[in-house]
Amino acid sequence: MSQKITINDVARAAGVSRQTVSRALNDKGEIDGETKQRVLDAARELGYRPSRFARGLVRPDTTSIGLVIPDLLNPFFTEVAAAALEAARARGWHVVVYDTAASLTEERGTLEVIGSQVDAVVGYFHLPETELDQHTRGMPVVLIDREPHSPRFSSIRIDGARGVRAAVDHLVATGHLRIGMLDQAARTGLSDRYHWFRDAMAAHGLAPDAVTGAAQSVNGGAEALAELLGHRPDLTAVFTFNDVIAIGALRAARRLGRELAVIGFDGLQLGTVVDPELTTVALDTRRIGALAVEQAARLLAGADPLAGDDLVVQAALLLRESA
Amino acid sequence: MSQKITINDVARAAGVSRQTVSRALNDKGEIDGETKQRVLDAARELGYRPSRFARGLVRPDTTSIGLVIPDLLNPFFTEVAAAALEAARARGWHVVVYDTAASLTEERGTLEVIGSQVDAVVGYFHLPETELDQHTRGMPVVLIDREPHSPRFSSIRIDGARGVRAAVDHLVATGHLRIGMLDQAARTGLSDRYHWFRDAMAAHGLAPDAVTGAAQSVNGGAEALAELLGHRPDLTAVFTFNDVIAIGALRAARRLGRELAVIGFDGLQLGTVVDPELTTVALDTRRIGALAVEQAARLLAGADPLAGDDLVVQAALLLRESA
DNA sequence: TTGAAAGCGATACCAT
DNA sequence: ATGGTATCGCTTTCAA
Repeated sequence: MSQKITINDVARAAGVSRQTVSRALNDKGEIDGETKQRVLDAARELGYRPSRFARGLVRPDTTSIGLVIPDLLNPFFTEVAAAALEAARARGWHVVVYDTAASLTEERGTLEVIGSQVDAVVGYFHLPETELDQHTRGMPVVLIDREPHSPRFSSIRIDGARGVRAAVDHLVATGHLRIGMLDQAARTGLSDRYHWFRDAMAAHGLAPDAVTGAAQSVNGGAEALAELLGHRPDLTAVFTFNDVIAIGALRAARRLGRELAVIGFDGLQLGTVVDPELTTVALDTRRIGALAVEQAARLLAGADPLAGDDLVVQAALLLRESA
Repeated sequence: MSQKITINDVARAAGVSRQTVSRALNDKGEIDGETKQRVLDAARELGYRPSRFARGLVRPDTTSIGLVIPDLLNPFFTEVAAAALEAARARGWHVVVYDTAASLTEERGTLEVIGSQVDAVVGYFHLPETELDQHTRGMPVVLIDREPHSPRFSSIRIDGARGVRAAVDHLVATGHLRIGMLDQAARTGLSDRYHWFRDAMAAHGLAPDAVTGAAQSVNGGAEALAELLGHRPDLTAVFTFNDVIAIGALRAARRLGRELAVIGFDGLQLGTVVDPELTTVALDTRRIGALAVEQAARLLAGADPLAGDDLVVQAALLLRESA
């Protein structure tokens, strides 16, 4: 590490006082041209960089928030992040982004360092609330897609019941009665999305008896579909945990020469890239990101926070080509 | 905005001194349990949050960098960003991300605020160097895919000549002699990638006489391909400006019932999602992000910066299924 | 266990 | 046009 050079060092080198240096650097008027140049030269020569901390202490407030994402490469989270970034920019905020790589260890590491860098935290967490609280004491925290027990935290809720219901309705309406599901990998347990699916099926008197777990990748979806069709060759339609899995399923079906209606979940733009374009139960990712930032803003300002349904994002069926 | 509550307010409320508050908040040992609780309660009640600036001023250095990306939703930039994030995390750095929405205005806005927030800047810029310099005085700046005139800036260079050559070689070797290209939209001018293509074609005595501009989207690629084939129905292969355009071309070709070899550029993971998987001239996005951060680290530390070929990222042909 | 005082690096106000 | 001094909010010696 290079020595830390302060404004004092520059002042000394240029043979002036601190405040003169400050004037030169900040283009304040009242300074002699020659002096200014001398100061600037000295600053450059020394490689001086003003401390953002000292500056922040004295200057009007800048607010910045931490955005915690499990995996930026997952298109769903990318979309949420982009939306949050945009919402933050609109407020003139800075966003410090942390990718926890879906690892609890990384998440903990993030939590440990985030406190001293931001004014509020927004994003996806899996650690217990006590741990979250410990590292974020005193700052607003907005959880996404996780229901906190403590009122200490605010949260953006995802409700897919209606959307999934619409998806199943649509499948049934188009003649599908043997509908399977590719859920998330089994070890994670049954998902909310499965439960929404189950309820929707029940509404039609259908049993959710063809469910297989899939790894969260295109290949995972493809493999899981092959397995599912192995057991249940009679299926004519499949609902999947997310779009990526759906895309894998779509591909597998085609390669198996099977005609199969597929409906994903997420509503990624990615779904328009494949052929046929993916029909999906779409989440408004922009809204998720924007909402989280909005809530953080209210919390930060001490204004009335959003509550109840205002914090819920509803999924909706997005009809494209695959079903 | 709520009033700003300082450590002094908490001290007063709890009837102790500042340093006692500090101890309580930072889990320092030497403090009475009861006192500590009282302080903590007071802090919570007042909604106290320590100033990150004041803290940063006193505590061991945290370094954070600004990452400037034209469009986070573009998968290519997402990958670069993810790589940069990871490289930064490995160093314990914080990354403030700015999405300039490919707009000069936003870029300027970013530049104006970034200076007071970060220790170095890394990313994609389009503004003139003088303007860049003005807002980043004194801090390291690493440009990606842009050749600076001034030594004031460092840069990561992209060299696709070899990769594109390999792509054309491969096409020729597999019997294609009528090879077209879908370049970026015409108004932007001919791209580096076009010139690499032209040279590669020349090496085989082939003329790059079937070139059309395409908008940077799947549809853009599809439309451009249709147009290109309209003029030149004899083409059997196409090289494209990037993967997204290639995917559009692939789809259009299929819908037109045309057998067509397609090679994209970028090497996105996205290319494995489509069917057939996209053959492409791949850029190592991880390396781009990692390199940029590495260079920033050296600059920051005053160590010998990387130079010459160490700063160049070579593209390489990635054979998948579409050619 | 607690408090007083010094100081981190920069800016602003008030003199000169 | 330039410099002195107070100050921002917090942590860290050093005493008590």
